[in-house]
Amino acid sequence: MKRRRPRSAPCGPDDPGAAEALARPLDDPEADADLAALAKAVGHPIRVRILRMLALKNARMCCRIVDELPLAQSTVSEHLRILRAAGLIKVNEKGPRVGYCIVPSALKRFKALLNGV
Amino acid sequence: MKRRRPRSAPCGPDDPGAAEALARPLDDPEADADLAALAKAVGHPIRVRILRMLALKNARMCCRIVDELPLAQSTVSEHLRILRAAGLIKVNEKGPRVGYCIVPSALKRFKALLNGV
DNA sequence: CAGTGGTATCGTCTATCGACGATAGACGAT
DNA sequence: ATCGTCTATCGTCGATAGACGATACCACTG
Repeated sequence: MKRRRPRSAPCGPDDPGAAEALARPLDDPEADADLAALAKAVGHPIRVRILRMLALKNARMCCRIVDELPLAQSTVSEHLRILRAAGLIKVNEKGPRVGYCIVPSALKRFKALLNGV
Repeated sequence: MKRRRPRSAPCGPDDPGAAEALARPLDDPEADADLAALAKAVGHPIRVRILRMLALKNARMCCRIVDELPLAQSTVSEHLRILRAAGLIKVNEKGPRVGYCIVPSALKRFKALLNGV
């Protein structure tokens, strides 16, 4: 029982229901859940690597991610989906094809939440 | 196939094989794995809450943790084991009974690794 | 020594993750 | 319209995580 987005929006700009947490206060009782969710999304070496790739190479990129990883395309797509659901990355709508880039505010909030511990 | 520590060391001071990563350089190729491991350990609301409890209440505490959480003692113990395995907390050997406290250096390394992304 | 309180581990169950191949959708090019 | 390329999703599998009760341990106390 995973993702249930209708087939008609394959490349939706942002996963709603994820990034709206990025503006919540840091000492909210839900801050624990937010921090845990962000940490969980980062809690896989491949996803850390993807984040680094996106952070290093001037943000946007596309399918080249798959080429640089020793994983099937569908697996990489799944990792991208998880990072996207956590609000840490988003699709770059302006690019020729689909391109991903870091969401700096999400990363910032992650760091802020972590610093609050 | 979980924990396989021999029954004879129930309260071992530190889980070896976890904290030795805390001194590695930040740009090591293994830094990804370290960051992912730390994030994974923090990637659960209960564990975030435990970390906060330990950070707030002047570090050391013991079984009171169980009293403040809506979970069975064995479950809390498991979460503590995970945090301990990640090197984020350690047992306070000096206390009358078992006491846990944050390992500030681990938290610092976590923050440093995250800032490196 | 028997009893007790605080912990860690075992064994088991369910839910979720991680990976893959197959396939569907979107879209530019032919 | 058909093809080829790029992605996202489906369906499935094995592995792992998360939770619990039961139980073993250990350090004391009586």
